[in-house]
Amino acid sequence: MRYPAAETAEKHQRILTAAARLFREQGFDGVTVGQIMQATGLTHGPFYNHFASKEALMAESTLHGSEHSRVALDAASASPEAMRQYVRDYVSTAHRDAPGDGCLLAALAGDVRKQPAVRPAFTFHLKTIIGKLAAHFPWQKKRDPRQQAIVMLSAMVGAVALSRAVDDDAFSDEILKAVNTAFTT
Amino acid sequence: MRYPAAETAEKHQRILTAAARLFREQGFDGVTVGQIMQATGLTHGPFYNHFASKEALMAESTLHGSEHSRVALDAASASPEAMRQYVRDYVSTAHRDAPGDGCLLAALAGDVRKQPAVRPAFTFHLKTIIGKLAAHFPWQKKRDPRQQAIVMLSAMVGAVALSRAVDDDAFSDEILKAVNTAFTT
DNA sequence: TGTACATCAGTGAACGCGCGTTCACTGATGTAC
DNA sequence: TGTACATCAGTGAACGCGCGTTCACTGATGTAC
Repeated sequence: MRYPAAETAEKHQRILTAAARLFREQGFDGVTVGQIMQATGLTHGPFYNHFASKEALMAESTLHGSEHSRVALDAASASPEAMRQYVRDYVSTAHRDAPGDGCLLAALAGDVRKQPAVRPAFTFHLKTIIGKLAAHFPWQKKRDPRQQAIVMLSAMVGAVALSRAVDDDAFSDEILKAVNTAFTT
Repeated sequence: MRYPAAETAEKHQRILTAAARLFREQGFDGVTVGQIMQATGLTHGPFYNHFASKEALMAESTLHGSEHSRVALDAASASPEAMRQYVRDYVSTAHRDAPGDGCLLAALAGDVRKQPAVRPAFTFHLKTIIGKLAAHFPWQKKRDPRQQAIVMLSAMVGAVALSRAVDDDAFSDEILKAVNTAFTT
């Protein structure tokens, strides 16, 4: 049956939000179209009324999911202490344990290599985050801020990815704490 | 038909080697049992004469594939300059462009989170690498070597993973170069 | 040493199964008059 | 304003397809005597 236009647009957003979460939790290949549609309360059929393919959804949800991260970083740009807190929150056990609500760089870097359709959105997001970190993080020395931002973000992404892969809670905590101490004290 | 025992053992190794390479290139879910067996020159049927399941192969090939890395790092432990060269080679474009021959930490960290069977082997390998780096890398200051090793390895793993995900060659090179400069000059 | 038989890795067709995707149908909404 | 019709998102069964895994069969090798 036909539905009001506003309702359709809202469902489109609901699909995007559910997909962004599920993809970060379980990876692109670990989530089925059916699971995504179930998370929005619909059957899997009408998915193709909203998106051309699963691949198209992957690309669009990566753009959609990255907006929140950029907004959060903009908010933190107001003060040096807020920037340090941003980094602390990033390499935290809370972030490690909630990939669905977390950064897509750490959650999906490995998957993106195998998904050409997602690479442009991922690249754009990574460039933006590095630019904001370089501009607003309170760097201590006189070295190139952009280079320092790349090194710090690489360490943050690597630490979260490794801490999630590891089988030993104390070791996982140690990885996060090491990177936290190195950049925020 | 029956085959000599030596030949059987050799085929077991060939499967492990082919699997270790393919898994790093395309991820655990991106490789089929058929592809692995084809890479060893056999049909897919006899796979189950060698391994209980694909999951069992994933775990065993992770152990198998990590041995080379540890040997390489032990060789580099002989001199400070060799350790720096180890890091340079890690964050190189050559390593980025050949994941099948490269470090499993950077290639499979994201996949391991979703593969419980592989996590013990991955964790053991990561602990070993960090221990060797902490012990033999020429750290400059008096800070905790183990903490510095974790930070450096996180940055190395993160940089290689991000450089592989990105859609822009110059940007990809820049990521590797930033981490290289930070730790080896 | 020679012979008969048991072994077991390799073969390749076949199996369930779950995936992404398609499609004929439904029926409340929006629109034309 | 009221009525008749066209629209189109949702439904849910169905489709190919490729995956991991199984299995009856083959036949050169190893072993018993």
